[in-house]
Amino acid sequence: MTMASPSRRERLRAATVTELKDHARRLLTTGGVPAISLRAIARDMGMTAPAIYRYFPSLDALVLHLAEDIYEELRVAVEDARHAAGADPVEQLIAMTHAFRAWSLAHPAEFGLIFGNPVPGIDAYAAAASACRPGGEAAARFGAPFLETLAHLWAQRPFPTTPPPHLAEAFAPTLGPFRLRHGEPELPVEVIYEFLAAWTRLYGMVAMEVFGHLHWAVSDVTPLFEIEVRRVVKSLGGAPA
Amino acid sequence: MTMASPSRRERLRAATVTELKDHARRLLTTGGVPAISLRAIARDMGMTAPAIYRYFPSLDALVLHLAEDIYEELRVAVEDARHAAGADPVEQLIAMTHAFRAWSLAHPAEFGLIFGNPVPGIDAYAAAASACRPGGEAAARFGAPFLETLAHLWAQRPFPTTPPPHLAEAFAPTLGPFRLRHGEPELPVEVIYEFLAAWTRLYGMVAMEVFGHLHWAVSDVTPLFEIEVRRVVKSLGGAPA
DNA sequence: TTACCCCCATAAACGCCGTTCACTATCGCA
DNA sequence: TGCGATAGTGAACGGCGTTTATGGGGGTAA
Repeated sequence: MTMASPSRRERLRAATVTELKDHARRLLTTGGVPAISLRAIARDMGMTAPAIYRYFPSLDALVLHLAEDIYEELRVAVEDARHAAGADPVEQLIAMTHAFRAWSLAHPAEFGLIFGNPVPGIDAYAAAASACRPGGEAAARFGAPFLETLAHLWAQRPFPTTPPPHLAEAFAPTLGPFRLRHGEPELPVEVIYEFLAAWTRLYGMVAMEVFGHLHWAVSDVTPLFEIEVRRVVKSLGGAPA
Repeated sequence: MTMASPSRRERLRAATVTELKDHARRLLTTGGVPAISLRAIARDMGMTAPAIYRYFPSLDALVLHLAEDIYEELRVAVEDARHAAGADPVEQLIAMTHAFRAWSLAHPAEFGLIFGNPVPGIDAYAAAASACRPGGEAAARFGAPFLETLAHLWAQRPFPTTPPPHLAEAFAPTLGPFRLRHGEPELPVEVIYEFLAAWTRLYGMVAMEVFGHLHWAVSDVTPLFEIEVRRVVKSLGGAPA
């Protein structure tokens, strides 16, 4: 019931917190995750390292909050692309995949923090704080717009899928966590499956490219990506681009 | 032109090298990549840290050699599964994908080292030593059996693909690195494309599962994986399992 | 057998790192 | 005006990778 005014102290505090994360991010982009250090952040801000403990209980906590911010930033970028793509769900999906790849290539270190090797400390903290890793909110929140768009497409013109009886047997029983977040299945199991399959396919392409695991085969991944996206879209009954 | 006998000194040296890597790996499996430290290895071996510099120029170099060993170990596991699967290329491919997933789930830390976030130091060294990352031998060597099996399948009964003229335009010109390693294209471009597409799809599934990026949606990834493998195989004209 | 040299290993030190603790100054509020 | 919460400091601990100088020990050649 306190007033809405953030009481100066809190404003300063919030400003320091964002400045801390900004400097951490600069270190992240230049030197990768292991380059983020409390002492370096403090140096860059003209502080001493222990002072940061007034704002975060540990370096891992700071990195975790940074990761959440980045997750959200990527989500917004994808949603923006979606809304700029018109009303057709197919066009929206194509725009979103392109936005996802573009952002990831432009921010490889951030991508690595969010989608790569789980950082040991992060997961421990995340488990307690219900944050961005294993049981995390962020992953589900990020997947939501993709899922939503696919659901629209499905409602508009159902695409052919693997027959449900086949899926219902083995796949549906594993959907507990999914149902926990998105409510009881308004969506048929086939659509959920199609969503997860497409999402892992997109992730595989982008992760491989960002991590450099395709350098040995291909000089430019763009054509591979474009053709693959077109394929997925076509399998969803979409029109050619 | 020296004798084949490894001259005692060299035998002891080689033994120490493998012991170093063994201890490094133990640290890797228990605490992830950042748990590998020279001092910890030295402690576990009853040595002092600087002694390790007689065998590796830096910690990064040790980790790199370890990564190469692990890459090779995974390759052997996949090849074993292939040879145990009979003569049918389709059965071989299915066995190989299962072996890949099983190994990765059983060795998450190793998987992270090889297929996850590139470790900063590794890449720098690898660029100079033509090792396992970006331009690396290991990635190509690992992909080879998959490619070979797919080529056999293709030779035996060609599967339908995206029409070559479409691919030749955009995709073929990017295949420089691939040709550099596998010679001039005895294989049609469509097959190479199909191989890379299937490989990224497999990678996406396994990486997502190992990194825990599917916990929010699914309690057990197995059905998702099984159905997806069946799909890929079917798209390759394979028989149902 | 003796002398030499190379190889292995060590101890000490440097400069990083995260984190803790005792302490101080300052700012906001009553 | 004074009090208390709050931000910040400096010193310290233990751990890290790495360098340097220094000591032993075994293989090889004289």
